[in-house]
This record gives sequence, C-alpha cells and structure tokens, in this order.
Amino acid sequence: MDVSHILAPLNDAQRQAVSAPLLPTLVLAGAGSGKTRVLTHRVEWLVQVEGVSPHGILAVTFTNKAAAEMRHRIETQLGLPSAPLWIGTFHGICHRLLRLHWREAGLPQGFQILDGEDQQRLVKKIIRGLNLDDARWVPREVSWFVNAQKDEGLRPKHLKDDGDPTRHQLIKLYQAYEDTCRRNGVVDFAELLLRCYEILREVPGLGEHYRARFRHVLVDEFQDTNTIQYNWMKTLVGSTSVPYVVGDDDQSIYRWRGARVENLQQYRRDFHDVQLFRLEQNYRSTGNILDAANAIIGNNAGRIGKKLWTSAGKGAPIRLFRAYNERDEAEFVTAKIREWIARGGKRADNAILYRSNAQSRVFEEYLLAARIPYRVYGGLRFFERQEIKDALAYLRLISNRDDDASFERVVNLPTRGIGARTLEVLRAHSREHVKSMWAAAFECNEDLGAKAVSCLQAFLTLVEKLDAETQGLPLHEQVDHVIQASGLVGHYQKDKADKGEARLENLEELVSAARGFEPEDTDMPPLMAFLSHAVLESGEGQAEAWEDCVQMMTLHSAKGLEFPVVFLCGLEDGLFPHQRSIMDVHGLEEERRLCYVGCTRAMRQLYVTYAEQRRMHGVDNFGAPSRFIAEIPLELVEEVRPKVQVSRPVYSPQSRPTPQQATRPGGSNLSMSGRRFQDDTPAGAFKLGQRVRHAKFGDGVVLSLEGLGTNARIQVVFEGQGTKWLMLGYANLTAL
DNA sequence: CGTGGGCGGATTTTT
DNA sequence: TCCGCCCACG
Repeated sequence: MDVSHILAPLNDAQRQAVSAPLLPTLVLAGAGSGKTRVLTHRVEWLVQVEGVSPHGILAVTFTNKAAAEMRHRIETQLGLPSAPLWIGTFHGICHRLLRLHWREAGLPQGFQILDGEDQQRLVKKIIRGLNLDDARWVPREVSWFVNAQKDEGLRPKHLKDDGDPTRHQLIKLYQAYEDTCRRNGVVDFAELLLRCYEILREVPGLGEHYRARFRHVLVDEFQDTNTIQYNWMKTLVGSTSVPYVVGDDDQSIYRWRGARVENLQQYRRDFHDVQLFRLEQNYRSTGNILDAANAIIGNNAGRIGKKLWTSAGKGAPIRLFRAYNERDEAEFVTAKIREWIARGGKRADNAILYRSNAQSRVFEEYLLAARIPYRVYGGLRFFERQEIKDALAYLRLISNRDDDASFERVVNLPTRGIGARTLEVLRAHSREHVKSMWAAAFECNEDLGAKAVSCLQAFLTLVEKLDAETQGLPLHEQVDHVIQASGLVGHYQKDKADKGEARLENLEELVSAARGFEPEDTDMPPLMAFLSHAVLESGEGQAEAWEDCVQMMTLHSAKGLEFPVVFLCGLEDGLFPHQRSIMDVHGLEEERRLCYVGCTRAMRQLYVTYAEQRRMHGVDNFGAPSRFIAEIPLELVEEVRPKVQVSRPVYSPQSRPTPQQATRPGGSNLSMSGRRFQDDTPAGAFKLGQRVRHAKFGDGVVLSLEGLGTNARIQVVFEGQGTKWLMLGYANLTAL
C-alpha cells in the first residue's frame, strides 16, 4: 500500500514518531513543532498501514477545543470518518462511559453534572447545614479540598484522620458532600473521572471489555494529567493495549490544579521500553525568539531535555521596554500596535499577554482611547451566565426533581413568595429525613404557614406542568416554553437596569443553541444530552470572536495559540514570577515554564515590557525587573528606550488617557485621524467629548466608551442628570 | 423581598 | 482600586 501521502508532509522526526512500532510511545513535542499533526497522522497510520480498526482507537485531550480540532483534522485532512473513533476530553469520555454504565456506577439514569459554581453552592449549603461558621470553613477552600482528594483518587474512607481537627472536619464535610451528591443524583467534574476509574477497576469484566476494545490509546498534553487521569489511562491500557502519549514537560503550567509533570517520567517507568521521540523543529517563531525561550527554560532542573530550532532566520531582536509605570507600559504597547496597523497589519496579529487578569484594565483604557478594538479572553462563558444557568436549572428540575442545587436556584425566581424561612424548614426536613428538597416540599405542610404552603405548591405545580407541557416537543421548543412559562423571561423584562436586555438576548440565544444542537450520543434523551453538553462545554463566545481585534489574555489562556506580535507585559518580580510562587523552587520553575510558553507564542516579534512602578490594589509598588529578563542572552535583546534617556512622560501621573494625550511626544507620533473605533457598531458614531441627545435624559457629553458590538457601553454626563452608563445598542443617542 | 452601603479580599483555569 | 458578599433598611 502506498503510504507516501501520510509521511510526505512530515519532517524526519515527525515521520519517525508517526510510523513508530506499536509499542508504548512518548512524543516530546516542543512548542510549535507540529504536535497535532503528528497525532492525526498517527491515527491515519494506525488505520491505513497497521490495519487497526478505527473502532479500536481512543484519543483523549484536555479541552473541547483540542478534541474538536483533532476530529476536524482527521475528517478533512485525512478523509477518515471520525465517528467510529472515540475522541474526546477526559471528562467527556468518562461521562460517556458513565452514561453507558450508570447501573454499574450506582448512578440514577438521569444523573446530572455539577459545574464548579454549582459545587460551591452545594458545599456552602452543607457547611451551613452542619451549623459551621462559613468564615472558618470557606466554601471555596472546602470544595478545593474535596476536588484535590478526588483528583488523587481518594474517597473519605481512604483519608487518615491524623488527629488534626481541621483535617478531621474537612473529611466530615467531604463525606457529607458525597452523601448529598448521591442523594441528589449529581456528580461533579472530578467525580466523573473517579467514578469511571472505579468501575473500570471494580466491575467484573468491564475493564477487560474496554481494554479489548481500545487497543490504541492516544493522549495529548500529557504533562497536564493529574493522578486520577494517569491511573485511569493506565487502567484502560492495561498490559495489552498500546499507549501513545504526546506532551512537553516544559509547558506544564497547571501544577497548582493537580497536574503532575512527573507523570511523563512515571510513564517511562511504568511501561517498559517506552520509545521516545523529540519534535524540536519549530515552525512558528524566528531564531532569536527560540534562542531566548531555550535560554530561559534552560534554568529549570530535571527537564527531560529538548532544544527548539528553526530553519527560518534569526529575525528581529527581542525588544525590551522599561516603562515608568503601568500607564506608560500601556501607552507603549498601544503605540506599537498602532504602528503595526498603520503598516497594513491586522489588529488580530497582536496579542497582549499578562500574568493576572487585573492587568488588562489599563490596556483596555488605552486601546479604547486609541479607538483600537480589542477582545479580552477569559470572561464568563455562555453557559456560565446567570440567566442561562437559571433557565438550565428549570430544565434540570424537569429531568431530575431531586437536583437540590437547581431547586434552590429557581424555587423563588421569579419571586413567588418563598422566602428564607420556608427554605430553612425545607432544608431541615430534607436533612433530617435524608430526602431531596423536592420531596421535602411535599411533606412539610404542617411546619409551614398557609401562605408559604400555597406559594410552594404553586412552584411544585409549575415544574410538573412544565414537564407535562414539554413532553414530546422538539428540544428548542422545550427550552422556549420553559423560559416563557417559568416566568424567567418576564422577570428579566422587568429588570430595567442595563443588564436586563442583554440577558433576554442570551435567553433567546439559548433557544437558538438548542435548535442547533446535534447530540453525538443518539440514544440519550435530547434534553439530557443538551444539559450535559452545557456543563461539559461551557461555550466559548463565538459571536464576536472573529472580528479583527487585538487579543488580550493571561499567559495561561495563551497556551496553544500563536500570534505574529506578542507583548509579554508586567515582567516584574512579584508579579511575574508571582509573589506566591517565588518561595519554592517548584513554584518558580512553573512560572519559568509559563514565561517559556509566553515567549514561544510569538511568531515574528516579541516585546517584553516591565514597569518600575505599578499601582496594584490601590497602592504603588516598586518591583525589580523580573529575573526572567536577565535570563535572556543580552545579544538577543534591543532595549527600546534605554535608561540613559531620561525623558519623562508629559502627562501628569493621574491623568487618564485621551486620544490627544495618547499622541503627544513620549508616545508615538502617528496620527490618530481617520481611525474609527469600529466601523460596524454604533460605537463608531460617537467620540469622546462629543455632544449627544437622549430622549429621556436630555443633552450630554460622551465621557467614555467601553466594550464591543452588542456589549458596547457609553458613559455620558447629562446636564442636570449626572453621569450615566448606557448600553449603546439601546440608548438611541443622537449625535449633536 | 429587593437594594445600597460597608467590609474584606484580590494568581493562574478546564472540565 | 475594584469587585463580590453580607446585612440592614425601606
């Protein structure tokens, strides 16, 4: 058989990895070295050359995005139908297995999944239920403890109570939380993995069945696996299947949430004669950028070892900018972006990367003033929005009455006279009789006043009615009916504050999402499939994602992405590396890997900036330049404004950026003229300082603009009415 | 029952 | 500085 089409587009190292013998394999894939390509071509190799049935292949990733990308590439590039393969995230695959084997797993057929927020609410409820002080027992920390145990594969019964009272109480809380989840028929994210792992090991025949089926198990981003994920994989592979693992120890940046880089080495020990391949040729960055990245990461101990190289040229030097303060830094970045655009580059070619989210604000102000559209990644995702979760809670109650989290969320939304008192009675009853809130609501009539009983009755009838009325309807009509008949739509219509309208739009979008939903698993009821989908795939905002905007995000969320121009900002000791990681070597090494990840995002130009003075939490900090800066070889760096040149910025330290100031000496001398904020939104019609008229508030002056598209807001000082923020889309302002 | 002001806390994030 | 949470008030 002719296999040249599989190997032809690959370099030598990639070829070796793709065509490796059917033995345990580790591919150390450097940043930008064609990792996904190797994975997809390996699948093709297995099927077309080794004659492996697609049915026998399992490919696991961390994010839905990576899974979708892989599925897409296998279908289009390789022309294989991807349906018979199992491709998914750890959580997605475990979910699928638990749906298939809910009986063996001891779960109700319609079990639901708690997201992080749901989990925290539930934990909080349990803490209160045990009459504990929730200042001492912080819900966040307690759920963190629970998750950490589950990630290690530990149940409450496995935990040693060593006499430490804090630990003792935490174990009790873990146990209570477990009991509640069981009673409610819900599982959290960590539970999906742990429960799946347990049934594979403990249910007779089940592990054997899947080991016989999945002869090839491929795992992406292996350096991010935690203990339970690693053990799960090991169980699934057993001694008969072939693991094929891809990762990069230098890009392990999730130790703080349980990931163990050591799993790479552990894997080499646990599976004998693991073949090791290194992908070191980089197709993304220039030589200088790679040299800098290699030099930085070279300071870490215990690496498996790898050196990125490129056949492209050295490229531009790394440009280092020392700012006076965070505003000076933002001004510099804005000016450079403006230059790039003026030379015909796209706005989206530029990425501003920072260590912590709070840093985005100053950049936003300056980009706004410069009328350069931007997008900040990492806000609330669609299915995490309040109104969406409200709607989902009704839908979840319809499929599972015992879901207390959902019950509590909407029992009084919109308000129907069920107050804290009533709920307290229900909670007490539910605790005492070990029943769900729903069940308790039927049994508490003697303990409640007549008014409470009738209000509660109205709610119970409503849910039953919603259930009955949506039976047999297509999914999107079910959703539409529920948001209308539950009163949610009416509730948000009344909410005249600026957010109400946006929430209504989101609810409508939920109906559209339901209309367009195509379940992968056809034997599940559509509503249940949709609800699971909503939790497991919380939904990147698609709407405005493709507009040409400057990209702003944390270093963590930049992993896996690439940009022609990267601004690595805020390189100050204490901020990056972060104060809380500076103490121990492991923490510091992880920060260094984060820095390595940041550098290797850049394709053509890498700017590194730091500020001598930075205002954080309302106080000025004077941090030394990050130690990582000193780790970049001097000959690769060009300082943009050397220290000797002591020109101070002309604006006063307290001034806010305005278009005029942003172009004064000290910044760039490029003209602002003619660049409208965004041509296709109403924002383009208004400028700072412009006079406008509002039907109700009268005349005023535009103070500032914020956000993009449908989210754009405008701040106006009205004569005699004060300052108001308005949603630009609804404000109906006229320019005067 | 809903809101406004006072208080404390403020890496990083996916599923 | 800013945001989210809690409690007190209307």
